Amino acid sequence: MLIGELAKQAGCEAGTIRYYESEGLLEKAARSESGYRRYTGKHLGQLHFVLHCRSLGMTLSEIRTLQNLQSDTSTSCDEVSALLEQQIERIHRQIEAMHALETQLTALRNCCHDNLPASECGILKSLQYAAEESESTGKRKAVRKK
Amino acid sequence: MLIGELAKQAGCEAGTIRYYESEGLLEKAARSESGYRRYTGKHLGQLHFVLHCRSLGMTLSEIRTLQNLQSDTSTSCDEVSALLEQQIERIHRQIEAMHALETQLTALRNCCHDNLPASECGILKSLQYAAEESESTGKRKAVRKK
DNA sequence: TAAAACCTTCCAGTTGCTGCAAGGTCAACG
DNA sequence: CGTTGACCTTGCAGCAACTGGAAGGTTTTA
Repeated sequence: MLIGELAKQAGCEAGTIRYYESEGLLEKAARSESGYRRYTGKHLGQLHFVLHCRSLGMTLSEIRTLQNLQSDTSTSCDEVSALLEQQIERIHRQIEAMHALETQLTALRNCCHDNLPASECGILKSLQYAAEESESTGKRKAVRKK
Repeated sequence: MLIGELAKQAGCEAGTIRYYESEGLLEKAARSESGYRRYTGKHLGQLHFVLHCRSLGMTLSEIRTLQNLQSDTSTSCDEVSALLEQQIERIHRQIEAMHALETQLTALRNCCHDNLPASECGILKSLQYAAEESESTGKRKAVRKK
């Protein structure tokens, strides 16, 4: 199977496959006489694994770690689990941050009631106000020289 | 005020300030005889505005757009509002995606019950399984050559 | 006077690809 | 046999939003 076919079956781009190979996430493919990469079902499996992990938000380096854990017979399940726990925590923090963000943005949007000129827009005024607020209150702790 | 002082007061790095200036998000600072940037309270205000927008998840190009809307007297509040609406929707979609992700990851973590060797780890098995699943079912639609 | 602590510019690196250019290969059509 | 078109190859540039480093100039402090 050539790279284009593998890409089609896995649902990614050929460039992505070359990139994963260059990053050591996929075994190097055998080459035809003319230098074309030749793939087998095994590669498809590996590629799916990587793509699946990516879709779960793991970074390439985390996937590499997983692969290493997988092939190293001396590592235990706990290490895999710990890796996952990190992900979950990270995601959780992100979700919380985004909720807060959504709340702020929604509040901001509600500052705009009428179709006023932008110079009078409540949203921009609020953004400006918030900026000035933190300017005058936020950073007192900043070291004041002299 | 020199760049280091401004950075301290705003709570960012001097490099970030130079970067914002190069990107046109901050007015160019006056220079001392020796070429040092000199800042005033006005710059601090601008910088806070940018940092505040960044903390709300806006991209630099969105912030630029906001600044342009702000200074263009002919634009109306609605445009500002529409920009914000986009953000809110984007954030909303992201939150939903991350919730789904969290659920998946948590389910995955629960695959690991005992401290088995990694080769027997339920998590890795599940990841592998999911990959094989999509391999055998997912992409039938892919054009099958010959 | 010399070291420390600033500042300057420019460039490389980060992450995970995507797209392009320039060129080689292969199958089919006329 | 030639040539078109669809593949493939490598290598490099670009995206976003910075961060860090090198190499050098300036200012302050001991």
